[in-house]
Amino acid sequence: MIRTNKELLDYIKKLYDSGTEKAILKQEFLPLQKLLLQDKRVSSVCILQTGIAKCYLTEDNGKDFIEEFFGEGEIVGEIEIINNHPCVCNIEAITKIEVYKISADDFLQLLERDKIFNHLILRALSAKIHYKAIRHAYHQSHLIEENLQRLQKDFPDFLNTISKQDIANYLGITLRSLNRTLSDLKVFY
Amino acid sequence: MIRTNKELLDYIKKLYDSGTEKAILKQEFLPLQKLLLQDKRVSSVCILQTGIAKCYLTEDNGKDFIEEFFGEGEIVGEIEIINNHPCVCNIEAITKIEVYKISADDFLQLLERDKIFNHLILRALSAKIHYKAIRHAYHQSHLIEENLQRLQKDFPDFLNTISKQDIANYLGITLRSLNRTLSDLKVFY
DNA sequence: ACATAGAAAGGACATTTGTCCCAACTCAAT
DNA sequence: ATTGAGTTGGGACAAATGTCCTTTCTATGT
Repeated sequence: MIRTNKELLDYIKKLYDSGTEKAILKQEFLPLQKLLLQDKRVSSVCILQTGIAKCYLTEDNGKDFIEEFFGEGEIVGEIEIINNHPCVCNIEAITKIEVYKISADDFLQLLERDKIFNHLILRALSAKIHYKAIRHAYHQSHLIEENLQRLQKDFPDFLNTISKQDIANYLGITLRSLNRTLSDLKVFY
Repeated sequence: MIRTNKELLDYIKKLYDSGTEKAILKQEFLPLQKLLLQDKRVSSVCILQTGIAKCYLTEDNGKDFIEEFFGEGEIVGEIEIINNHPCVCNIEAITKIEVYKISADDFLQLLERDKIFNHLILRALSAKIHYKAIRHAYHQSHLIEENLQRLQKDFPDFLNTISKQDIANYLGITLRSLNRTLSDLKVFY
């Protein structure tokens, strides 16, 4: 539920600490601040060092759908920069977060000249496709009850970390349905 | 709905036709034949030259969920080879298809030594994430009726190309619900 | 201390979607 | 021509989920 990418984080940390890589900056965001805005130009990628952010898409009917919760090591903005299109989602800090930031140009250069970095990004993109595929197949094929049990299995403390509204938006259901299902599942209390 | 990747196809075609690239083979599949099997080892990537295939995941409860329909230039197997894990989905030919095939080792080598190929794969992966994100947000946030109208808009002939059961599995709904909604939408007749 | 906004909880009812049927039709194999 | 498997279409009902609304609780600023 909260995605992480330790090997990418470790590598970026190493690059940053080595001091030879001037392209990498550090920045901080407070809860509710946005790292990226849907439909706007993306000027740099961010790699989360600490904290949790949500990646969500606002639909034409006003509903928000949360694509993913990102934790340590997850990267945002790379898809847009690689394919040169406007930002697909909003990225918003849930907790206070610290990020490593790399401008679009520097990111593309790093991809070209650093084979290890290149491969880490290939892996990060593949991992995103992988977990999206599995998650959405599960969502579409199972009841809310089963989806909640699955969440609890791989992240037992999710109810204390993420707001109810966000969980509902992540599952693509209404808050009312979430509450109803939770109270049916006495398991959670 | 049927994804294609013309720039990748063009490039592979060029490599193949040049005759210098021995790693690329051609192969043919008939309808119902499978290119890749869920949970099995993936030994090579395939890039579709002609025809349509479906990419679907069989859930623990027996339901199939179609991730995507692939057409010309789409690549399959790359995610598993890059991240070295078993096959996420089944890939099955719907029409007769012809593919360019590259073994896992050759694919990884090509990624390393051919910068253009490398960038085309980065773009292909990004595109997959992009359309998955948009599609699933739309599915979760809209009624079946709206989803069907959207399908018809970007692929007017879908009802004659894809079976009803496959359309239902793509939308994550039952055949019954699909039929009901279609007959409400006289638009389609 | 008070007002206010947002999160959480849930009742009552409407709508959407699924389940379980059965029937008609097509197409290929015998 | 006849069987049988697969596809399509739809009736009747059950279950799941959404909509609308009210209440309570908590936190925060004035």
